[in-house]
Amino acid sequence: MSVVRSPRSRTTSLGAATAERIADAAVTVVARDGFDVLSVRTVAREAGVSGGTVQHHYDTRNALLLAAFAHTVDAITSRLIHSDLAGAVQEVVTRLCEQALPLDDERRRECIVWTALSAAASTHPELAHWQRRAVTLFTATLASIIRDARTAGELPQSCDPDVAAAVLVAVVDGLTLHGVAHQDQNSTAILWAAITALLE
Amino acid sequence: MSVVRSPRSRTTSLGAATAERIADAAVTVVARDGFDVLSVRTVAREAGVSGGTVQHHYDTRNALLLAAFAHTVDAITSRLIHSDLAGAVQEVVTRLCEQALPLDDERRRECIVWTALSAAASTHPELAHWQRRAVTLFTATLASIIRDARTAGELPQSCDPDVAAAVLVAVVDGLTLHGVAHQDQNSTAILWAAITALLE
DNA sequence: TCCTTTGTCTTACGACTGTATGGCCAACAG
DNA sequence: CTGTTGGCCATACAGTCGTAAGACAAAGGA
Repeated sequence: MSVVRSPRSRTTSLGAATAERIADAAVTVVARDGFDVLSVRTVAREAGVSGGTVQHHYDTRNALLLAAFAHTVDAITSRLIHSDLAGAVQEVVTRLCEQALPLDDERRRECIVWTALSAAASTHPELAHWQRRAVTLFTATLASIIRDARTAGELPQSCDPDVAAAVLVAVVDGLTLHGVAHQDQNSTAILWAAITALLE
Repeated sequence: MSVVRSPRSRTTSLGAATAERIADAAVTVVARDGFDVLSVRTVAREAGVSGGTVQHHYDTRNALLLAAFAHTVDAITSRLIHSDLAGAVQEVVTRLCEQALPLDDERRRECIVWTALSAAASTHPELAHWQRRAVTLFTATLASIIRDARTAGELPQSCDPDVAAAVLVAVVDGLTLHGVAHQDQNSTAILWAAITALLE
């Protein structure tokens, strides 16, 4: 984040920092101006570097796109990982799902990139791979939590963890798709209704 | 749909047919090649007309985008309207939701455009308006069906039609977002699970 | 009949695109 | 010390972009 850089730092670490700054700038451009505005030059301007530098770190525009996507998925994933897992299963699942919803500016930024590139994945197979990974990981995490709660007797045996998790991920992505376009949605209420209905 | 045109037909109707053909070509381009490939020239080539003709019917690229979106929303909406409303409420709702899922090539085509432009709506407010309309209409339709079933005693009073409808629309859009990227999803099973859980 | 409208096409222009190439400077290896 | 490498930048090129402008044909109304 910080622009201050020690003059003593190694060249390689400087390069890595710049690469990350460029990826972050790519995310900013997509989130603020839209998917179709992303170009080598717009990202370079946003990052405060020359076009050549962007080229140096990401060979092609496509590589830049992938970096923006990976950067976003990383951010969401790391927030999921650091979530609080204490309390009733409904509350834990709610907290987890809310990490992926556009409920504040930062999450909104990430969600815009997520939806833009998920949509683009339908015609760009190399993006589809990353999207699938992220969805699978999220689903597996939720399923595992639900399964644990069921074996602990907190949920009835009739509740299928895999199916419930899949439905919840769909709900979250659907709410995200709506939420990025209009901010005034009451996503949390709908999410809670889905969770209570599924985890009877 | 038909390319055959009577030489006696009025000029205006000819123009309207061409305009629709261009909008259809725009949908094809977005669905096949991606959102970022759409341009006046690519659509013109796809429609088999000159760039000037596209310009004549749709002043700007943005107007073309909007037409593609409206065309798609119309197609989905008309399929929803002509859905079979007979049978148990769970089955009716399932049939309705499946009309909006990418379960065959035609629906897949529409869903790609729907997701691409829903995602774009987050940074293009004029698209957001259309997206909101479509979502609202779908939600209201489902809610109305659920409400009718409840007053008919087919569903318990504890079931809130508006909330259930909102959750279902979110599920459908979430499954759509996943389905356009990977075809091998078992969307129908997940949809059915959500419906049975919500309409206990 | 002439004039206006409408649909279609061609051409043109400036801006922007992705990317290849090469130069400059600092840091490191020998 | 010299040679090499890596980060960064400037430039160049061929192509595409959105859009404006004008030409031509057909048709309708006066």
